[in-house]
Amino acid sequence: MGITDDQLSRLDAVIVRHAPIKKGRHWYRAGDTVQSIYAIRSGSVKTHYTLEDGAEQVAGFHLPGELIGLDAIYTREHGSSATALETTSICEIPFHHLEALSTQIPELQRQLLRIMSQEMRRDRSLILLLSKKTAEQRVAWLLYRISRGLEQRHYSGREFFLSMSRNDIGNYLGLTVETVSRVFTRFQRKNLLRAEGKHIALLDTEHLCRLAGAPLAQYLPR
Amino acid sequence: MGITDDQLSRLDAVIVRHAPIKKGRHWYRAGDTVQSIYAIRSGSVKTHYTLEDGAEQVAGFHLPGELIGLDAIYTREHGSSATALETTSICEIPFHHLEALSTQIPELQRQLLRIMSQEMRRDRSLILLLSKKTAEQRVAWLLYRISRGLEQRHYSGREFFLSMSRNDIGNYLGLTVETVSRVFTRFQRKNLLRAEGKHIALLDTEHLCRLAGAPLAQYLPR
DNA sequence: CGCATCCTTGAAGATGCTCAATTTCCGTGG
DNA sequence: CCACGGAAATTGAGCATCTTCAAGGATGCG
Repeated sequence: MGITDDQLSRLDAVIVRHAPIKKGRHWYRAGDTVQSIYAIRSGSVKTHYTLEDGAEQVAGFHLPGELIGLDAIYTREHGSSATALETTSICEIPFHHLEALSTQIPELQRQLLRIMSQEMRRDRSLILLLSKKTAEQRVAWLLYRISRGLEQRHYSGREFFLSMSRNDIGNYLGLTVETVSRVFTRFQRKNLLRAEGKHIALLDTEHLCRLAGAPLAQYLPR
Repeated sequence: MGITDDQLSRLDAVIVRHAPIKKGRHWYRAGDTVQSIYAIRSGSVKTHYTLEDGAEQVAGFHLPGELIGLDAIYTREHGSSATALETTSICEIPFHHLEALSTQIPELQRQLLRIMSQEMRRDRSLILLLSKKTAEQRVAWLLYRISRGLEQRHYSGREFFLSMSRNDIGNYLGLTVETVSRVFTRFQRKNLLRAEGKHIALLDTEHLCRLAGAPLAQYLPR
């Protein structure tokens, strides 16, 4: 994408590859000063923060290939914590290197801004979801997003493991655990999917897409 | 804030001042290519967009002093429309001038980024509101935000006109008109405020702040 | 001054929440 | 490797909140 081999190798030289961390361990916490941004290599991560009353708020789920820690790039302080949902390995890109490189490589700068504005668009669609959609639509939307994300990364989008707990899902979608659980069993009774614990197999993707309010065009080809 | 007189006059030279527009007229529409960003001089504005099914989604309300149109600064296409809620006058800052100036005035660049990240934080608090709070808490939160915004601009935060309709309020907060209306009457019965149509007088700000989940420290001083 | 829009209120119904009881799953230690 | 114990998930019953549908009243713009 407009980056030369030389530039790429300079970026590569700066990346720190880490040993995998285990489920439940965190990479950074809300309030930490921003030292680096992180790219997920494998596994998955949730970002979340704690409210004044002590309750947790899940801010998002992140798959391999995604960058996390960009949210607070200008405040110099992380706005949320990042916790591994399963064994996860990440790459670290020290922030001062990234800053230096992005002045040298305009395309990199632009790419970062693109990712940020994508993040904003995602926030907006979440707002829409929370303000107007039912429990079933919300869960369908999440499944759709995960499924599409996996397919883009050449994993199966029809059958996968949900690394996050029902609790996290509910928290993220503004629902209780019980409601999420009931939606899953309702989806199974309607033969939209099969769910055995965390193992999910989508059966009627068309119906699910419609529920999710998503264009099913680019999705349907298996 | 770190901008010299000379820099300020260069910025000033570039600003286009417009005649007031009337209630219900729009400044730009979602999908328009971004030519300028806009600063509200007086009046108020809602930003909103249309969903696939034709329904409207209110994205935000904006008071004098705020910048709008920044949301899509990097996509070059407005993500939402902007409509005057009352007679409103604005200043226009052509985007190409702003780009040129912000390379010359680093502090301006930084200020713009600060405003963007503030916007992102606002999105996040809205997500929280929608996923966890009751109708009363949501309305209290909106009143609190408007009230504080007015006080920061040296208007009365205790007594003001709500320029937006109950419909818009409900749409923004993920509630129906009827629920919003009922919350207002409930608030009146509890002597938290007085509402005659769009004219609002806050009576028990402490209680309202608590409902809004807001720190009441910087707010209470009249 | 009149019509359209906005606002309010009521009654009935639906959706999702709370509380409680099991069951299943999974990591840990024996 | 198995058994245990705690956490996660499921299910049910009752309930609170918000929505929907319907009607009447206020408001304000042309």
